[in-house]
Amino acid sequence: MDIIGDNAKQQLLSVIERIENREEAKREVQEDIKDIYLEAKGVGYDVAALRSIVRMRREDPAKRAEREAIIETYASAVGLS
Amino acid sequence: MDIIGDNAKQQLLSVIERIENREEAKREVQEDIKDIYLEAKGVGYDVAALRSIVRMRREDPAKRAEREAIIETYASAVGLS
Amino acid sequence: MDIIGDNAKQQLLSVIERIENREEAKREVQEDIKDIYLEAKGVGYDVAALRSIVRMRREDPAKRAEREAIIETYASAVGLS
Amino acid sequence: MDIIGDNAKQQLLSVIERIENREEAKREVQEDIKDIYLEAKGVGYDVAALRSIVRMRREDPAKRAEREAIIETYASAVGLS
DNA sequence: ATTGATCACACCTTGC
DNA sequence: GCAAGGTGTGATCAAT
Repeated sequence: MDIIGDNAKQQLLSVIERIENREEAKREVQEDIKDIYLEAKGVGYDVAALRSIVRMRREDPAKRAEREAIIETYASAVGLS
Repeated sequence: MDIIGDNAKQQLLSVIERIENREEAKREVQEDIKDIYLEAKGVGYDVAALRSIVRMRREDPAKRAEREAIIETYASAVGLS
Repeated sequence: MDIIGDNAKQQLLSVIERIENREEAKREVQEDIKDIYLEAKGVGYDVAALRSIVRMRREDPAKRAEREAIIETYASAVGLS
Repeated sequence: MDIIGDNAKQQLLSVIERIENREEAKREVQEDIKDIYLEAKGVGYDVAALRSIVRMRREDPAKRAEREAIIETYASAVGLS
């Protein structure tokens, strides 16, 4: 008999395989997202700008407004637009 | 009329919403993965070690063996391990 | 005699120690930067906003203006300020 | 008069410039490190393996031994080396 | 003190 | 082949 028994091995394998299953799903979703960006790029969109928009829509509007107000204050002070 | 027409707006919104839809799916899968690790931790597994195992299983065995052989050569030379 | 000779070992050690020497210098500089941010935070600055400003000043002004113009176009189209 | 006074502007600029000064130093050190790796690569070293060695030497030996023991236990259980 | 979240670093893949 | 962007990982910070 080994250091760890067959039951333990099976339990460990089960955990690992469940993770691998979800990681595979994740890779597929990532591929989907990448494809949409590539398709958008193909019809003329700027991918980096699209990513910015998606990020902005994810944020809480109030938090975003506050954050941008502070940045704007600092930016004006140092002559950055 | 605006700089960009209604059709363009609709097309842009469509792209963005398709991305957001897949990002939501991605977040759910990431949550699943995190939950499995937490559950494993709850029954005594070392999460960092689990992550190492999952990473090792992802790699090509031949590549991994070669890489580890080189590291071992260097490690011996400098008295590590 | 080992797989690799004493000369090879010395050469390898020399490479490693030169890297470690510069990594130590890097850690010190990183500590400096962190301290400045912490000090600024202590007198009331918003650290995240400061980081944004520093990043903006790093960028090429022309590139930044162009990028922000595109983002603004998209943002208007989808009703994001 | 602006939202923030000249003193405040000067203080802000001072903070930013101190950060930028250290960031420039950091970039130089990073360049040094990169150059050493490239030079090593030029005389036949495997850069990824070198990085592993440097990382291993940074770690606490006891911690590293413990971590590797756990990984090895899991790896054996699932038939990985 | 431990845990959760945030952030910067390193790695790796992808595009040029 | 290099440069850049994205992802994953490790560290650091705050909060409980």
